[in-house]
Amino acid sequence: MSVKLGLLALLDEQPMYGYQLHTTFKERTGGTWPLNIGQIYTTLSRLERDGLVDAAGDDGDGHQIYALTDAGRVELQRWFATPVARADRPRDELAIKLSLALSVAGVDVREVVQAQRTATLRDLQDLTRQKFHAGEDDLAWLLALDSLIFQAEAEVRWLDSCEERLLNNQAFKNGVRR
Amino acid sequence: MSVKLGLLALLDEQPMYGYQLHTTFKERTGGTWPLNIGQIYTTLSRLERDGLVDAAGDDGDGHQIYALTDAGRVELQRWFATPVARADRPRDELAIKLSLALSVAGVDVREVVQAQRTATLRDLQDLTRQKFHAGEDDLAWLLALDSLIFQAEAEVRWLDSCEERLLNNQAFKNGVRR
DNA sequence: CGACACATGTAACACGTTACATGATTTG
DNA sequence: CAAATCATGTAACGTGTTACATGTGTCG
Repeated sequence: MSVKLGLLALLDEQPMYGYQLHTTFKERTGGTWPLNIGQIYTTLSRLERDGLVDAAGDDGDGHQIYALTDAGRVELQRWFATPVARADRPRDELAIKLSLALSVAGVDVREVVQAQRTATLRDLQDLTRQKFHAGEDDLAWLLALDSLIFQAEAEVRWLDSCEERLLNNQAFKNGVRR
Repeated sequence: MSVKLGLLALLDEQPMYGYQLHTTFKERTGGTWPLNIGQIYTTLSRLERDGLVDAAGDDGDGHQIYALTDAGRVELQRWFATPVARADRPRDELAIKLSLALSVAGVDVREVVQAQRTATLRDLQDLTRQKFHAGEDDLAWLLALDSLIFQAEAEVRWLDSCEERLLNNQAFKNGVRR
């Protein structure tokens, strides 16, 4: 969904051809969510099939220019008008993984937590470094970066709370007073 | 991916048939990430095709029991041994949406931010209530709930930081000293 | 010339999702 | 009996992803 709507958003600023969409999308999101060039074209044809964009001839250089249709504009407005619901986010692999790890024989949950924590902390350092080196001008990219940072921080906090919970639980199992 | 691995994790505890997998998965994740029953069967056949599970005849009640194969067990161990990388998480729709909203004509980014903030706060209240009513016994479900809570909190914080950034930006554009 | 960026596209596949068909068993 | 729950499956579709084929233009 994000790719479709993302392309619509870019086309709203200005009609463009596929390759341009690719570079622009990469710029805007700081390359955080890489998008295979092939997918641009597949998505464009699907958007055209659904009447959201229009293959509006070429620009004199032989480039296939796409433009928003009215339906596309409506769709885009609806996207911005509707908050992203928790329900339509993809399943959180990490949460599922830890929840299920609890009852799988031969897997030490605390090891899993620790390994993840280390990896996430490394990510966090990397993101902070990127933020430091980022210019203040690219607002879109800064927002995206911040989003990743806030999420990584939350993940570390969550992992810590998991560990605490696991300790309590272990204590409980061993009959120690909580 | 999470569905496939999730089913493997459940089957590691004990061989089961499709319907059982459905209920168990729902229990463990507290119904947070609903899983259509149909998908269980589709996924099971794909897992069988890939040699990760084995249709091990039926229990005396005519239920098609599936069990992990050795390959399946290896796959599962690998899952738990490898931290979830930032790169293989799905694109963050909200981050993309805000980043792109910045340059779409006729969309007030701050309105989008506010609408999302309201929705997320409501989610947060709901989640907190659920946590309050949850028993202390179901560790898996508590972890999953916490994960959602931490994420929602991070989202609110991020939205606030976005607003601040937007204000500064506006001030900057108006020539006011930052 | 060779390498590289620009540019477009398609085929095939993986995964998730829904809608639908089908039937057995239980229970108010 | 009717409704609900248990139980299995399939067809079709949407979206994302990769690999590949193909060609142009540019620059060292």
